[in-house]
Amino acid sequence: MDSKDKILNAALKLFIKEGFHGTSTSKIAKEAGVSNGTLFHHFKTKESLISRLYIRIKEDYRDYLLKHVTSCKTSKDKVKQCWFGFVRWALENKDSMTFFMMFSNSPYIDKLSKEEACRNFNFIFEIIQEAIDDETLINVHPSLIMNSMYGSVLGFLNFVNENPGKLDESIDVAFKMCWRSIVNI
Amino acid sequence: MDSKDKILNAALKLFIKEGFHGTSTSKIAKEAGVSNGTLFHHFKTKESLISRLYIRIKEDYRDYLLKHVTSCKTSKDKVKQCWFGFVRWALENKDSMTFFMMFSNSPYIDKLSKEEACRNFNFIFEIIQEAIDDETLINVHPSLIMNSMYGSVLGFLNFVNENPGKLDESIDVAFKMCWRSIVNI
DNA sequence: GTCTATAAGCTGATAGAC
DNA sequence: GTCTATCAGCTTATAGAC
Repeated sequence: MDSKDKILNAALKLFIKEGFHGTSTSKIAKEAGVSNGTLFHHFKTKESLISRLYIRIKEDYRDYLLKHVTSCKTSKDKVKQCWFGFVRWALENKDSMTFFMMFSNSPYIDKLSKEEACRNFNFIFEIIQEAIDDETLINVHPSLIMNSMYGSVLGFLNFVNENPGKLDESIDVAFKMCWRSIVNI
Repeated sequence: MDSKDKILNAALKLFIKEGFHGTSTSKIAKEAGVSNGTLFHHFKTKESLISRLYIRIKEDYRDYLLKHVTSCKTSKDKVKQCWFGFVRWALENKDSMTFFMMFSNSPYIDKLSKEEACRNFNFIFEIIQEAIDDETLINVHPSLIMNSMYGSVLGFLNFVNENPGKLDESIDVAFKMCWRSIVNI
């Protein structure tokens, strides 16, 4: 692993524990086992380090989702895999998910970056639009469905966090609840 | 308005713009129009200031919700008012809501404080449990329903944030979607 | 690419006068 | 209760040797 990755990994570990402002560049360098100068050789500013980390995580998540969705045939399967894919990725990459939420919520990040963040997930929009068009989903604003599904995932992750033992017995119920809220009947 | 309130208001304004670590105590004092010493006279530490602000906001929100819910007769009305109450409060108190989410998400805050945060909303749990008992809602873990509703609210707030003009035409649809996911049919 | 040394400015917090 | 003055330590970032 090269220094750049060591720094990014150390940064992720510290950010989710102490927040962006709470984690100094020197702490990151120390945790990564490199010097202060090396950190600033690879990343011009602290903010660019955070952005780079965010992009790395976002691409990892998007690839994970695409991998699961592309093999689906029906609209329902595609939507279902979006939901399950997000939940599974979040559970398998808790640190990344925590960072993702911190980043979305942080005033550290300007609005432009946040909008840029959504752009990578346009394929989900297309899946939803297709599902509306073939009358699988209710005919409301696709963004309302997308945000509703996102909320459902967040809610379920919250629930699992509070009740760690109940994951397996609840995940299908949780999706069913989400599905009932958007399916065209 | 006394100094304490001036400081809390200034802190809220700055925190949601710059984050907890990004806002220094001296900036808060300056914004509030008081001296550094005065700030530390009223709040022993920066963290206690943040906690105090959180408690103030939480109580405001809880009172708002209780006011709307207590007048309801049926289980459905109670659940409905929880959802609408949360959405309306969040829309009417955007700064407070932003702070609330930042606080919940921030590593700044220890787990104990977060658990304490939930305890004030036990009455929602009771409403959900009653609605399950009288077979209005599906018979799943109340916490799953509560988190699902919370997710639905967050999702809708996200949607309204992205589509500011669509609030009025969407709020009833959004609740209906939430309701379909939890109602016992 | 990596290191050490360094810097100006800001940080949370205190002491003590009024 | 409010202020001014002050502090020791940490902050991001740079310069230059290897």
